[in-house]
Amino acid sequence: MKKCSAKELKILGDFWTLTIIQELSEGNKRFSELERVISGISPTTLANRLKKLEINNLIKREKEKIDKLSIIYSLTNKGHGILPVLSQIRVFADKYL
Amino acid sequence: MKKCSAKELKILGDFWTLTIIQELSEGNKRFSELERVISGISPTTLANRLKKLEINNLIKREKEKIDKLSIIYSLTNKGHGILPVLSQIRVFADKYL
DNA sequence: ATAATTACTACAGAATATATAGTACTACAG
DNA sequence: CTGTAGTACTATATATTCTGTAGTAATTAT
Repeated sequence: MKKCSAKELKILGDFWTLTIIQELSEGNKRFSELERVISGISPTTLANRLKKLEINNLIKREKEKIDKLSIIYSLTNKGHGILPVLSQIRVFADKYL
Repeated sequence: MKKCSAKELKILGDFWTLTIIQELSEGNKRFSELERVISGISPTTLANRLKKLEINNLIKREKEKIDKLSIIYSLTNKGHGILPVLSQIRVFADKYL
């Protein structure tokens, strides 16, 4: 098997990051929704992770036009590309955990 | 898609862990070999990760009988189960990075 | 006997993560 | 308007984790 580089592995090397991607795969969400749905995450951590995900172009951050306050987060194409990785983790988990 | 639990995601939520598994998938190795082959890892970190991997039953730690000093690390069946996850990361990386 | 190698561990400082509290803004009720 | 509640965060201090460096104890090689 061809090896994954450090840079490649580092994208996934974070628990919250995977959790956020997983949640957004079920539908776009606002900051507060993510806060509610991801139990145990602090606003600081959530904000930091969202920032990194945006920088890496895995998620998109957009203001809703109707409501001046709401900002919705959604997966980019690249972000969707992570989903097969998550389903392989599932396969692993079902078999061994 | 069925979601991965926190416990499941945490197994992979670490860069060095994935790197070690990747190296061991190419053949069993000793501590010093891993140290050489994984550039940038400190002995402290390597020892800690190996310990965690052993506790989680992803790798096996065995004394070689011929040589009283050498200890070889190898993947368990469960450890091999991670490899499809790594190849999905590769697929992602090839496409988007 | 001496040097090198093995598999680590101890310790301290650096980097990172997190909780708590708070800010600035909007929305809506009375 | 005035007050209460909700939004999307940020500031700060602390807690936790990571990492580098040095060193140990036990082989093995010369």
